[in-house]
Amino acid sequence: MPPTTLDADATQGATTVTATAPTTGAEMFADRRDVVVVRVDGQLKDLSSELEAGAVVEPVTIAEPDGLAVLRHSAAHVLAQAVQQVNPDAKLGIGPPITDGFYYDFDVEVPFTPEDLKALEKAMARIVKEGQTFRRRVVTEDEARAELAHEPYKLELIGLKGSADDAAEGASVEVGGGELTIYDNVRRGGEVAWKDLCRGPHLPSTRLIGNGMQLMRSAAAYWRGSEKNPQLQRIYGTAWPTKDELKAHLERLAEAERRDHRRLGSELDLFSFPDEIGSGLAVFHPKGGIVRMVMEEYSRTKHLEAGYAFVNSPHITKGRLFEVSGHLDWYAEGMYPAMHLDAELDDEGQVRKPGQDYYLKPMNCPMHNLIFDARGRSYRELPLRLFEFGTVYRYEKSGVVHGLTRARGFTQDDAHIYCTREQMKDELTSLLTFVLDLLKDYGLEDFYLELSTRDPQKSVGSEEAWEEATRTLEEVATASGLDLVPDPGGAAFYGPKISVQAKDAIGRTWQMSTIQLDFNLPEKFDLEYTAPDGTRQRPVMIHRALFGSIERFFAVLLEHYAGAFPAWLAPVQVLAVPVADAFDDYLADVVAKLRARGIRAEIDLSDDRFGKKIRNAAKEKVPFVLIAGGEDAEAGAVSFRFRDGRQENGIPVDVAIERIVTAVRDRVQV
RNA sequence: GCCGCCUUAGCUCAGUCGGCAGAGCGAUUCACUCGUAAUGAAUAGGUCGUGGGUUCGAUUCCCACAGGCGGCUCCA
Repeated sequence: MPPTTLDADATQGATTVTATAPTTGAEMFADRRDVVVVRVDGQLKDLSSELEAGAVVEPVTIAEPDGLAVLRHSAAHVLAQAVQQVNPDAKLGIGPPITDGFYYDFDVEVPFTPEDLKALEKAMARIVKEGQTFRRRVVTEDEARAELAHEPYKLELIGLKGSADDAAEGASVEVGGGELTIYDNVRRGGEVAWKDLCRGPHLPSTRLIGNGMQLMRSAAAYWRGSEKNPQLQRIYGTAWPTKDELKAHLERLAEAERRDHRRLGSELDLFSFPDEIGSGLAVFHPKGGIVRMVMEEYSRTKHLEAGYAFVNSPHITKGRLFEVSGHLDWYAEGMYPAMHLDAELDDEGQVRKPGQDYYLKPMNCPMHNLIFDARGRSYRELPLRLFEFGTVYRYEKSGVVHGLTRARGFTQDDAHIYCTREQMKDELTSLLTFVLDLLKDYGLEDFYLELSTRDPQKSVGSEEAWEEATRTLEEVATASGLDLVPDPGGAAFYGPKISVQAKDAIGRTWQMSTIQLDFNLPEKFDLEYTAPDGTRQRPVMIHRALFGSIERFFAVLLEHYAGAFPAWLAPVQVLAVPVADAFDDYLADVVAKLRARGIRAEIDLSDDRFGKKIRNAAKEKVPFVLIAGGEDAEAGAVSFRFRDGRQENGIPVDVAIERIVTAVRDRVQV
């Protein structure tokens, strides 16, 4: 998750007011309809809560992050109320606000259908229209147990009170740290329509949910986030202060769908996932293949300049290698099962020769360690940077495979850097610069860093080594000046990592590069180099991938550019379209000149009419469409048509060619 | 792996309350040759995901499997 930063307006606008006499937020801000809760001593409270004289009170509006969360939390409550109205047997799980919306989990006999969601939306609209208020009521644990006797999940949460953070993500909104509270939803006449165990705070009235709310989908979710627990039915919704903001949100979702790399991949004929090959295994078509090749070639050039050595390793190995590396101990489940080869039986069926287990490799590092260890190494060789586009296979669970971003076979732009402890910090610093510069060359601009630290349950190596590695990474990350977000327990089993998170054109963040420090694998592989004093020393190993995987990076770029790649990456850089076939030869000549300059240029000689050819070119998102008719041919010129429909007519052929060559060379978007 | 939904022509999708299927786009062919997002016509193309069951008869109903989608769990 990206860091939540309040924007300047929201915080500056939060002028505090001091209460002069006992009062409530509702009274203090009676003229401010946008104020939904108040913040007192950093605590959010209902507008109706009693405030002591002298209390310093900050109004919180529905438009700021805390206010939005309250809106969404209240919307979740209304959803639960609607569900129990329709189905009184539904048992309540938890219902927290989340990014852009909320969810609520229910234990129901029959899962919700899309029709159910529509009916629930109507029921919610009625509750919203009624203008019910949320009335906070402090209860003792015994009272809560009595009132919620029929809600087994709530009872479980009450039992976990105090350790709510461990209970489940989102559970803390149900039971806070201190006192237990129940919220009554009260109709205008004072009648209690519904109640729920909840920490609050809530909106002053359900009316504020207005028509900026929509139910999105239902899905199963494990109770308290563990697959050992029963599955509940979760309903997701989105909620906004106004209908316009809801519409804008839905439009963002539609835009994301239009950019979906799986859709663009087939629309633009880039890649596919044939069933015959298997789930999560892609083939790249010629147009996707050329994009991929250009991506790889540029990366190779940059790595060569940065002092990397290039290696290659096989896709399959005997199991022993992954016993040494520890993968079979830690990640056997994520690996394709072994192929048992070369076993021989005698006539009685007894094993005469035991055979060998071979595995597809899930990572390249053990192979690279063998290359390091192929001969004695000197300190003079360090840092030794081994780079490979290494294809790995991971047996991802069937439910998680997702296009190119979560595949079962993919190619890492993987490097392992072996250096001394003294070199480690400088190497990491220059590496981070290298990584960010290269990502920028591909068109990503906006980054922050995440520091993943040790999970004691899932790690090897000494405490000291982890501490040193973590500290070093943190220093390097901090020095970069980028935002650094902690990710406790997120590290791989062999060492902590920095990951580079990049924002794309529509503001989504993707984990891109990872840089991992590793004191453990060199130990396991007994890697050594000879130091200046003749002693044998253990190198430090840095694992790093920039793209993560080429397939995944391809998908990110495809979505980032919405298929409209900058000219240097575009599969077809120039498409020549003659106005009529009389100009075929003229344009074919221009295309030949472009090809001679290394440009991927094609000419549309189909029977289609001119207008149709323009449409086809637009749909293919070709960066430069070159057009020539009588006027152009007479002047020795061509006309440009760009993807936004802009045109420039009568450009002399030589000038046009230079413009295209320059745009490709400079890797600029056009 | 778990839950729900889905799978009909290359693509997007209609359709059949159980009687061997249809459109648009795309492809092919012919005619047309037109200055910035769709010229017209004709033709080809489907064991209705796979396997089993029920039935006189299954694309349609049932079961299993595979693949996809949305979540959950997971993501070295």
